[in-house]
Amino acid sequence: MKDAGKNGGTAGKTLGAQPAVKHSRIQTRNRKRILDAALEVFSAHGFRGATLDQIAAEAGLSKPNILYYFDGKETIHVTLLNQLMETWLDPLEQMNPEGEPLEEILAYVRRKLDMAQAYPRESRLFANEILQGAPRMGPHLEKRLKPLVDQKAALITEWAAAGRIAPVDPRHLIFSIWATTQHYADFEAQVNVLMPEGGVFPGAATYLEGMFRRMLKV
Amino acid sequence: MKDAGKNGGTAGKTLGAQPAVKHSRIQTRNRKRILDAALEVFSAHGFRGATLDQIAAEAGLSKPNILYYFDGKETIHVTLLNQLMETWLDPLEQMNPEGEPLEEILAYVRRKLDMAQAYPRESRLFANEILQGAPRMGPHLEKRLKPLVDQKAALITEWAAAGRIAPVDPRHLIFSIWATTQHYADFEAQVNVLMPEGGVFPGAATYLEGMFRRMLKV
DNA sequence: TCGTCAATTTACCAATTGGTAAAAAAGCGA
DNA sequence: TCGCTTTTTTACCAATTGGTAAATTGACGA
Repeated sequence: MKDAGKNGGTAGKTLGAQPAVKHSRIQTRNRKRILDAALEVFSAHGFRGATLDQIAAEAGLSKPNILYYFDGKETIHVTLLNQLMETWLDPLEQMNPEGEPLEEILAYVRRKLDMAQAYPRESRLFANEILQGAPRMGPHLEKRLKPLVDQKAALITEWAAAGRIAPVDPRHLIFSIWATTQHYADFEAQVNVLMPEGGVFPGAATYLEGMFRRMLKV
Repeated sequence: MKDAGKNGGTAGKTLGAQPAVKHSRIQTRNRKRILDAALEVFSAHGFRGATLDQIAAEAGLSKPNILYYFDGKETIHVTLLNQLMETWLDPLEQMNPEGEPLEEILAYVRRKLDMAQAYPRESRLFANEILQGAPRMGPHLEKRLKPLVDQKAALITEWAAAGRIAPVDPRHLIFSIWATTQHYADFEAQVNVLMPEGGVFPGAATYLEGMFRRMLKV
């Protein structure tokens, strides 16, 4: 029922998605088209709300042709999620233990907000997945996200202990950064109703910088 | 294709959902059962991810029996959303113009966090709907949510102008309150992975009170 | 006890949808 | 140009799912 197809089991399952094997010119191009289309459709309708026909139409390919490139709907979704996780982790990874604590955290807020603005579809895809209880992402959260968060939380705790920022629960701090920045992407439909039309992001950037600066100032 | 059934068009469409007409004992009971079941299923899987069969099973009724009480899947969903909106607005409505500004806002944060804890399914139902672009809620956001937010935003602006709280963009403040509190319900799956098991809400309450207090202190 | 209306079940559809088989059409190196 | 592989299309399925028709059962006042 699953795992038909292309990749003979060369190495073990990498948890990653990319086949990591052969990729002809046209393969690369069409896989990308499909993933682009799938991002558009999945982020707008969720996993079950999206149909292969929609993705096919968006990608400009036929449905069977899409299934020539990917094992099935679920495989496409998982591939997208795995790719996304790396992009998503990056801004947090950039938080530098050697830097000035307050500025490092504020820069992180800034990067997250920039991502919400630049990649709202990715944000929504992720939000959809977590909202449904992370059915296809559980392991990834454990294996990739948790260690990174643990590490950065320890760093923030050190900074606080050294009196370089105000004492805070590092995990709740991180949650509040995620929540406030991603809100502008995930709840865009609501934000657009409530904000007097026109770029909300500049105002958001100012507001959030002010808020987290006050929060962390010793 | 739609709007078959029960209610002859007595008055105009109220935008609300409740038929506002006759309700026998058993009607009341079964409608409630169905809505309870639907909340469970819709909040866990989203609109398209939920099936009438699931709702029927959860409610302990047969599918055709469910369609005897509601016109269709969409009607159930809309009914739920409309009910929810009132519950959702309530904590903001309680913000008292006569009260002490900082305490009023902190109490609002507290109420929202309590709701996220007590009604996570409602929070997720709402989040799902907004994430998909509020396809069945657009009018409601305009007509009910926006006026209230406008009013409370004006109030906060007054408070700030009077120097009773620090100057802030009231709408971004409200967004950040929504985002941070609802995060614990909507992203529960993620929070549970990252927080050392055991009630996160007490810690969240402390953290958020501290954050917004610092944010608003003059 | 009966008759009537409300409530429920049984038996079905028709449309949608994820997926497959196999033939046709491109690509492309020699 | 030939022959072989990769890519794409055509033609289908089987399962799921929202919804309906009609028969059946239950509630209950007269």
